[in-house]
Amino acid sequence: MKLAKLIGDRFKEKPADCVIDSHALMLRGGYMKNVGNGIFSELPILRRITAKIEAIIREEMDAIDGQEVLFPVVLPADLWDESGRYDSVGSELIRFTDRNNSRLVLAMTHEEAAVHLVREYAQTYTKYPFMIYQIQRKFRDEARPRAGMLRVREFTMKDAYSFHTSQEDLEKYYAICYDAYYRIFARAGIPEVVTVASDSGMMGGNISHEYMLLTPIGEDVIVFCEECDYRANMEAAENIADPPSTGEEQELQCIETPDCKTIDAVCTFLNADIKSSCKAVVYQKNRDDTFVVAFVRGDYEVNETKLRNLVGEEIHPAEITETDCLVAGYIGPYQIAKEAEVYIDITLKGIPSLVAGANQEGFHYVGLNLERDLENATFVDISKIQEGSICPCCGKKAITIKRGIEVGNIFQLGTKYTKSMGMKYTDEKGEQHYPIMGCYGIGVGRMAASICEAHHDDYGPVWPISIAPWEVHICCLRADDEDTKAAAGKLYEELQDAGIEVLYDDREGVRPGAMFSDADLIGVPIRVIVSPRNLKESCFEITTRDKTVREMVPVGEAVTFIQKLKEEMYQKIRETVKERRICI
RNA sequence: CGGGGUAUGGCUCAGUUUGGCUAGAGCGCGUCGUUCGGGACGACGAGGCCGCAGGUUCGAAUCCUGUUACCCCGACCA
Repeated sequence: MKLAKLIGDRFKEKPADCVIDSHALMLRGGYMKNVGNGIFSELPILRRITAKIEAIIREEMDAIDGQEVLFPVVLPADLWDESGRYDSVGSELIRFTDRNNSRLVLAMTHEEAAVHLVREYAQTYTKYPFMIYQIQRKFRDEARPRAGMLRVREFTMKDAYSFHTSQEDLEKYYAICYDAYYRIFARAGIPEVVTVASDSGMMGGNISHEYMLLTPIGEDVIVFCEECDYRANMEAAENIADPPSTGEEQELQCIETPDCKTIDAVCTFLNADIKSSCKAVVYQKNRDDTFVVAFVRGDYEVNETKLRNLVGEEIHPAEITETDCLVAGYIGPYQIAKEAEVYIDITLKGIPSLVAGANQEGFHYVGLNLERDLENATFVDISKIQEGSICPCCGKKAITIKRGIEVGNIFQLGTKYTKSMGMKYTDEKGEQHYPIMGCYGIGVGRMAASICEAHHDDYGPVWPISIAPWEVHICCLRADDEDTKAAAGKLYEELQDAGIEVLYDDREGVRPGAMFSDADLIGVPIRVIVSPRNLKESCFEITTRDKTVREMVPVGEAVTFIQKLKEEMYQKIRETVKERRICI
């Protein structure tokens, strides 16, 4: 490819609205163009990268006996009625009708389509297990797309669905897939991706893992244990309370606490330890606005995902007015209005004497002991784990918190979809069962942006050779000089003949600075600089984008040198591909 | 959905407070010339009815009303 004909402009100035580096660099480098809110077109450079990522994914999916299929983007709503998700999924699912008024959806995920595809085929146990996958566009009407390609509404995703006749068989395959995913990320140049235990959310099912690329700009909060292998998404991390050692049981007393509407104000006013206080956080059910009150210890926050899972339906932060049954600022678990659904966090268990709202304006209780004063006090896990908390796995106080980008996920779905959609098979005894499913996703565009985020410098991306748009970039510094251009042109031909992917910048009148800047933005791993100065010594200057190599190589040895350099780069990537075991 | 912000040429922005000649700059783009190892310089040139729709006014990028899009924070997110 000659750079002069490459579609897409590169530019110097950082676009105004970019907050993260990968977004700015990919716009500046002519990788993509924003079409609308969370909607992008891919230009040739990015398309070459995503095609390579897709090829790696395809190889690894085929290697674990996946069979590629292709589902439609537009699906009849009936299919989503069968699973119940037409109603249960929120407005991120686009629903519309066709000319005949038939209800349709834009598929945001393809469990329904997958079950639909194989439910007639797989009626006997002899067909199991199997896995089907596709690499295809999805549309999700995200509430807030952001950060360039990292969070978009339309995107390419590899999604895979496996079908099994037993939980053991699913788990066996899940482990194989778990490993395949590590190989995919390592081959794409991000072996540093780690798995974390995750919340399975609306997907249903039990065990699930997310593949996280750790970076401060990540949207997900991840919990690590420094003593053991425990890693989890904040949403899913179990919180084990560290009970305060001090405090004795006291008599329950109602005390006037004027204008103490926050937990800090109350504790300051009463000179109480925040660790012996009870904080109320109020939500409402989306369906009927029933109040859901979550009580946590004063120094903890509510983990809304865990609360939502317990409530069993969608909730949102409540707006409390004066006519409601709750008294904002003075809500407590003792004698709370019966209309409200109450959840008490595990962090409040075993505290002998608590400060808590009295459910009347201007009053709090002190000396509240939940086990003693409430009938059937039950404690549930609805609080967020914190830095320095106790690890739910090894029990040591060694929790740290980092951020990450979710580049992939795997779920053990169980029978949620096969059951609701009536997919059955007959076993060897002639009995009918629902197959057990797993599903496995990777966002291709997000992966490209993540790799850029993980591997870039001030001047541009530093693409790993396995997914780089080209392997070699030739800069012909003086294309107006005949000998120089001839030498560069010859090298271009020879490299192509050697099966190497080359981008050739033979533009005349482009100054070296501009040429180098363009090369940096395109991020090709191996660069050859052809110039009169180098040719005077009968050499090409060969460098790598990561600046680890910079050598003058005699013209006649250039192709061999480059082949060797390229092979070393691939070898380095191969060495990062290790076998993994599921931990957690 | 809540809060904040922005909208002027391909990009980055000035001009709007206080309405006033033909709407500006830098980058980029085209032609010519001088240059040539980290985004050179000179000359000439093309490109914008100032997001859109109304209104006020002798006169609107600027004031008023409405509307749309985009960005940021939050809510939400298989």
